[in-house]
Amino acid sequence: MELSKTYDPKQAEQHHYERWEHQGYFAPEINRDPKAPVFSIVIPPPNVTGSLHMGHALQHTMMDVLTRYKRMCGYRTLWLPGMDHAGISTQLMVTRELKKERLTRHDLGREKFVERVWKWRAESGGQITTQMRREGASVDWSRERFTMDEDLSRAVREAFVHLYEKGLIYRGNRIVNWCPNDQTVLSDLEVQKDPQAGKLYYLQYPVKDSDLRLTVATTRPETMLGDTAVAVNPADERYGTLVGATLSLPLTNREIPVVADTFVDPEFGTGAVKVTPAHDPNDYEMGLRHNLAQIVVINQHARMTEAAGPEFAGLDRYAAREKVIEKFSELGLLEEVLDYEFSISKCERCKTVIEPLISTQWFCRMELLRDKALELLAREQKPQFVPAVPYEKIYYNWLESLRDWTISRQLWWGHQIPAWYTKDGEVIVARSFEQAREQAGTEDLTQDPDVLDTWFSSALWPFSTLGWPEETPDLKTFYPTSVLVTARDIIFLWVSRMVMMGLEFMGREPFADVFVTGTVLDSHGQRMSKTKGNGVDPLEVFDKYGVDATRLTLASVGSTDTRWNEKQVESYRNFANKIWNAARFCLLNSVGATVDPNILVTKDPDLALHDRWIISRLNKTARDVRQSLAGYDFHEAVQTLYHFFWDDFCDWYIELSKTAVTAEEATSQRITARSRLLTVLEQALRMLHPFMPYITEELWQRLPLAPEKLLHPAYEGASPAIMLAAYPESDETLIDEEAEWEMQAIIDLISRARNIRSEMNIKPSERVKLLVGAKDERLRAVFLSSSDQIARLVRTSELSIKEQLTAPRASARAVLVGGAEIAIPLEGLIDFELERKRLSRERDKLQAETAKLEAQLANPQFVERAPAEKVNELRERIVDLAQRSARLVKTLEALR
RNA sequence: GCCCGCUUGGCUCAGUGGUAGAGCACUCGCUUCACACGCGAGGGGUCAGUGGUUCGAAUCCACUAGCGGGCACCA
Repeated sequence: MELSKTYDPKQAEQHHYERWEHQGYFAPEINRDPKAPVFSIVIPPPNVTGSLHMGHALQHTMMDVLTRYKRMCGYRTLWLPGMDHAGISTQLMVTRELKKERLTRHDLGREKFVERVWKWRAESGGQITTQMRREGASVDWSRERFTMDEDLSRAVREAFVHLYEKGLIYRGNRIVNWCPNDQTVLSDLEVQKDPQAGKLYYLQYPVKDSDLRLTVATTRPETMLGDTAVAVNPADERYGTLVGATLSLPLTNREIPVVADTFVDPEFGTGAVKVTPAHDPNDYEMGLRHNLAQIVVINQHARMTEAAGPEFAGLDRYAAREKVIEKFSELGLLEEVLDYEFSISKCERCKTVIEPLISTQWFCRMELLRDKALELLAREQKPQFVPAVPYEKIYYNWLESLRDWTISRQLWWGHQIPAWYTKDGEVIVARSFEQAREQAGTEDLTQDPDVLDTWFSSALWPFSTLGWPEETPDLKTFYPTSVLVTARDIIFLWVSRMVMMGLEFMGREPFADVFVTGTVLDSHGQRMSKTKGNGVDPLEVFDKYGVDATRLTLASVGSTDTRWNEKQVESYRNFANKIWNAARFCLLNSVGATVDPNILVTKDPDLALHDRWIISRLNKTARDVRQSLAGYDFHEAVQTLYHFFWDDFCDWYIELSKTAVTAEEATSQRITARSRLLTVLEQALRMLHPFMPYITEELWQRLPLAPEKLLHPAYEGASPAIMLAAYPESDETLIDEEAEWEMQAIIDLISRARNIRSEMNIKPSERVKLLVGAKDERLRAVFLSSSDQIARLVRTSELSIKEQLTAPRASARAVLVGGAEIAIPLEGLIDFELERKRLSRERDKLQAETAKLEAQLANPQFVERAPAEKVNELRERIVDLAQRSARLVKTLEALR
């Protein structure tokens, strides 16, 4: 069962997931402790049309790290997966399919079309669930939900009716954002503003019974056909006399008034604004204020209506624009045309220019819901955003200026609005057709054809997925959830709405914390996007470097935007290989040994220094990683683990253990040393597991261990897996600062000796004589007790440790922290000039440092005002530095 | 227009009042019996600029510049 020299991620990624899933490890039921604390996350449901991208991989990594970590800590843990029906995207997807068969959705009719969507979902929807398994995501598939499931749909109807009965949902005729391409209304959040180079047209409107003309400026001349007034600022002296006058609207036979409205900015354009209440949100408001008619001249297809006049009816809005300009020019009423940059509203999805239209839609009043969310934030600081800056403020500001939410959509795929109309046009809102029939007293009802905004059902996700409106055990156990992990672009669309709906329907916040991840940008700092084609496919990265290495890379992104850097993944791939080979070494020397956590909890004074040291390091690492994860500092946690494993464990502990572990004779010491090494490795694997589930499981299964003893007590009786092992705890009493100090002295000594070897160009194969002088008794004792280790790692032929250093003149020397000195005699080999230069450089560095510190100490204000502790620290450092540079000076003199 | 963030070695990023860090890249040396996806040693930064607060600023404050983000308006 020997391990290969190189870690093969594909091999390790093959079987473990299936086993984890089938053993039920991901379900909270695996936890048998009735008193176990609860940890729950609901996944931000990916679109059913979606395929895994880097953003998902990033979020999923963090959610999985938290979930696996909490599970190993003994929490009753649920990470609930699911998908979103994604109204428009999915409908478009299926519409495109139909197009290939030369069909439109209207050819099929609503019922058949919806059937077709379900069929599409069954056959090709939800690819992402397979991809998530590849990621290692430990979600409970037995609780997978889809927003269009019957029970979630029921929750949607329940919520709708409740809000309607409370007066928070209403049907109204208002100006809305209309996408002429998708043929549906959109909420303000689904509209994106793009800067665009355009023109500003100055049009002249003749004043009735006068030679005067009033000039208005507009970017949309075609809407003039629907003008019902011109507005000026009441304070604008230029137009004072014209207020109340009548204008003859060109190209029509209408007459329109000049009205005064403070909305008008006298500075802009001519200070006179054409007012088109039916086709501009501001004009709509102004129209209401002045009781102006709304003349609809553009229809849902962005074509001119009959009301635009026979010459224009049927023209596309842009063709109509050309024609209006042409006519104005002919009439001599076109004053000028200026280049003008402005931002234009576009459909976020298809980038079609939005047409503001007056339309009857369903809206949700937000004030009451919003106030509850604001109150929660003010009173309980919930949800707690991480990082708090800037998200808490962004969230707060947005809530404050919230407007009504347009919740109806003119689509077929989605939750059809539970409202029915009688023949007389009476509106019946009910939980079902049966209820509506009872209420109406007739069967002759027509259901509203519209569906709800997809985000309406998403807003209910944290409780609808747990069974609401039923009071299910899951709902009681897992709501509120622990944390929401998401990208920043859906804080308004989703996060805030979940908070509001959670408070309304559950009376409690849906989650305690919101962790907002950073964004993975491309290598040039651009956002990855499908249209730009600059996205990196996580699945390809998995193939090339392994899932675990990718996860480490993504976890390191944390909450800051980071450019994609393949080198980073490569370095974590190397790390995985390092882990593999460290385990390989441990296993190659494991005969007779076994993993035994008890071996690491004794504070036996007879333990070797490196053993005391690694136990201390291990406990510190567990402490630090736990602390980092508690604050969602994934980056820090990864760094801590990386350096513990590579630097402490591989570079030093394994090296220092070699003598004992690879001893020829099968003594009990050898077994103990081997067991200790294996046990440290096993603890490290556990700590790494939430980040690197595959390699840790693969190796853990190969270790000589009694698995049932290592499981967290909550999982007693379960078939063993590292993911059910207890996450290492930190025992403060095992943190041994003395051992760390002593070990640091050894590391320092070895490093300085190696430095001399390297600088003096001594071949690695050549053994040297190492002389050590340490006045400090404690230091000397430390060196003496580790002399075999020092000799081996420095590759000495002879090692002498004494109080005083006596070395031949022809030696290379160094002065260590603490004042110890080392020398390597180099009879015939030393280049005195080189050595003098080396030592002088060192001396200059020390002296410069000393001078800096002395200057600081010479400042009376520093001594007076700085904390005594800092002043003492500085004094001690100066003493050490002075001592060391004095030794160097002496050494240099001897070389003269 | 309003609000916010970022600027640290060649690159990608940590750190955040008291001795500048990592990975990669670079230089030198190594088939040292786990690993060349490796081992050992090393070079490289006045922490964007200016001013202020402080005994002390890369870290706090103000301003400037560059980059990025959010919101509002845009007739």
